[in-house]
Amino acid sequence: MTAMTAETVETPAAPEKELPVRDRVQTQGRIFQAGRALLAEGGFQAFGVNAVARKAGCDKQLIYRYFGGLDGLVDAIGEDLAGWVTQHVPEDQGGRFLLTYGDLMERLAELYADALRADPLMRRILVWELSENSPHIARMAEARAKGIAQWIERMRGSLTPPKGADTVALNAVIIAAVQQLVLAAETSGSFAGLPLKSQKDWARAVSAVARMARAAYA
Amino acid sequence: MTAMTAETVETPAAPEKELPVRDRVQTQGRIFQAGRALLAEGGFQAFGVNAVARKAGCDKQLIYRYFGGLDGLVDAIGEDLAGWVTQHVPEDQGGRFLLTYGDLMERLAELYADALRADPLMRRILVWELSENSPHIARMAEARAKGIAQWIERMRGSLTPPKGADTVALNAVIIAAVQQLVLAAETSGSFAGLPLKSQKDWARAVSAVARMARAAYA
DNA sequence: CGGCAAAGTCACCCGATGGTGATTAGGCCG
DNA sequence: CGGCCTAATCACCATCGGGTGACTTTGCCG
Repeated sequence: MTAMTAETVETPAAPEKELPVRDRVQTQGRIFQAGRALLAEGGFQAFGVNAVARKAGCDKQLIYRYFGGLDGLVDAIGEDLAGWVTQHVPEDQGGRFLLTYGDLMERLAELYADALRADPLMRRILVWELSENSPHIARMAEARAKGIAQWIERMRGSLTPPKGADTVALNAVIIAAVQQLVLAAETSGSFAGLPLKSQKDWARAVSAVARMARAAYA
Repeated sequence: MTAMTAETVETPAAPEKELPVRDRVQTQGRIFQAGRALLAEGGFQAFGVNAVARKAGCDKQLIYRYFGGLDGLVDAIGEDLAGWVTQHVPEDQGGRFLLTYGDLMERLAELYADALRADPLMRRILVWELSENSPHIARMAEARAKGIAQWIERMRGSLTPPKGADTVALNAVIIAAVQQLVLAAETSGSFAGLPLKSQKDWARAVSAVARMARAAYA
């Protein structure tokens, strides 16, 4: 329709008329971001070819062409998140001295909680991991496990855990607790009677984890 | 068709011809069980009116009639699970003496892990809780939290936690860790580098939780 | 027997989904 | 200008989802 044909109803305000960019990499980027956003907002339930295409403002066909379908898109997003731990959990010491291995794990718990609480996408993916076991998701989980191990390795310095402590198991427990608390907080705002809404609530929770970490490694 | 009308083709072997029971409560039961089974097997994703009806071997209309739709069915299942903790986490002491509050929580962690590992339905519902926040689900979570609190209360006897210990927070952390480990085990078979498949793996994990519980309450 | 309420089934509707082949629209280059 | 490669869209399909109204069967009771 040319501009001449009398102002139709929608002419007054056509705010959504993003004309097609006709730029492959940019469109790929839009799809990619749409996927991330959708996942972050609505979780894997809201994640589908149609939804992504709608959000990206392009035809779903392009998802197949550029990513080889949803699986490919998930892969791309997952790959992008491979270094998540390394990128989102800082390795400085926040002005504190880490005197013991327990201090170290206490710090990790705190940082991991912060990072997770700040990243909806990652949270959704964590829940996704609990819901089904597709290869993509498994890969992401593995990458994260490695990231955490690397973090510990790099931060450890000369700190050593007490003899007889099963560090792998203890660390897994600490991380598990943090993770479950953060995930539960989002939907129910509390866990097992412990409120998890305000900043104070979180300070309390983290302090409990810290106490356990320190005590276990004492 | 009367018995006289010559044996029709299907008489020799009619394996799938469950004739309709025409018994309301029984049909209700079938629907209910189908819902539970479906939820346990495939999680909330596989849960829908059509699927339940298929599994129950009746028309989906009956789900609406007898339960008022899926929501009603979920409610029914949830109500049935209200006393889950009380029913599935035993209160005897397994031949052990619980000398300290830490022992108590250690024991709870162990029992809770066992109970959860033995109950696919409950696991699915826990994951569901992390995925969305419908009122039904919230109610279930609340009931569970109460159940745990009651368990502790009943088992506590004269045991008292050390002064200055934030029992609510510490207990929540312990339960959270157990829960996350059990849920993660199902799909990925490990968590943060800790394998969670064999009975031995679990002994290791539980022992780590136990150590932390004891230490934190020392 | 006749009839009636309850149990159960059928046939649809609508919208959304994943997925595909054919088609259009646009820029670039000779 | 005309051709050509490619980004992008369109139109369509089969399927499945939740949901509803009309229908048939069955057993019971007077």
